Amino acid sequence: MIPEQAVGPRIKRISNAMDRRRTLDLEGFDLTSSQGMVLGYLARHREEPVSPGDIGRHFGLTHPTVTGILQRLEAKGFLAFADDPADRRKRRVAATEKAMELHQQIVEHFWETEAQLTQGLTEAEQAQLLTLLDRLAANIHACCSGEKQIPKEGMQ
Amino acid sequence: MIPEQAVGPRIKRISNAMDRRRTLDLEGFDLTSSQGMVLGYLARHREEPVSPGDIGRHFGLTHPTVTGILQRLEAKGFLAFADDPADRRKRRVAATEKAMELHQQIVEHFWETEAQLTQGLTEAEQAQLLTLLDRLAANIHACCSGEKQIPKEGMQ
DNA sequence: GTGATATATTTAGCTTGCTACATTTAGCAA
DNA sequence: TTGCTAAATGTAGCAAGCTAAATATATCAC
Repeated sequence: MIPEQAVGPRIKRISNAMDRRRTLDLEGFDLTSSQGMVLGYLARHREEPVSPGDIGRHFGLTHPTVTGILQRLEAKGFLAFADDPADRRKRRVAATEKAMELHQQIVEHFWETEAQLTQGLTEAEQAQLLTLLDRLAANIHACCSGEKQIPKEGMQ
Repeated sequence: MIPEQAVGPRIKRISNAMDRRRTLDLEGFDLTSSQGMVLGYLARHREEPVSPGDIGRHFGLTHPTVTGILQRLEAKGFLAFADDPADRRKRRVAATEKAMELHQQIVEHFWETEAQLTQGLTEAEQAQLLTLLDRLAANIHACCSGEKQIPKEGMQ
């Protein structure tokens, strides 16, 4: 009876479903769910230098995964790379103007969808769910530190 | 500020992390997390006929996704297909003896990992989280019914 | 300075997930 | 029967996630 009382399989199923829905919403923008989230991160950190590693740290993704998403965003003209003069191993990533113009609409879509998908829960329940998820994430982070290829120092 | 107050991105991050961990646990069995979960389902339904569609329904996955997982399990000798005499569109899927022998160990690994990843939450909090996740899943199901390629009638 | 170790990133190759489309069979209506 | 529609499955092709391994650069010990 694996999934019946287990958190893991439920989380996975919900994650898949929400991702399908987010990608559907961004269809008209030539963006996927993951690409949209990375673009959002870049838009919110316009003032600071951002590296691929920062993105992996923020979303809990490995370097190769981030590389792939960034390459596809670059191919579509949504971001540009630059060298980091302070550390020549690093690269800097920034959203283009074209991407910034989309950003506002993308954010609105994102929050509309988020609201719809969670509308069955009261405000209090949503807050409670967030708290429990953050506790769970912190515990997982403590258990699974030592994962290679995920940039270190990572719950935010 | 997309992910800060949103449930979606957190769920996704946690889902990825738990999946990485489950796959790591099954490394020695030549199985991935998804393959292990499908095998578990087959083991728990040894007495009834099971079709690929049943598996998609249970886990909320599309037909092509299930097809791929089943093909790889078959290639490794963990399951066998048979025709359904009652409906010739369908196929029946069953775990092999080889797979059943592994099943007990797989289940133990699964629960050990599940316990470790959720140990930061009290019993009561875990129960509360399960309840909230089920409510969320039901709401998402209501919002997103009409998804093609996901077998219908589906929250269990 | 030299060398060992660690960090940032990428490439290669795989599984999982998706959509769009094709195929086969059921089932029902005219 | 003929034919239309729906259902169950599979194929093709892509994005996203992973591990393992390569490359380039920092960094620290000596």
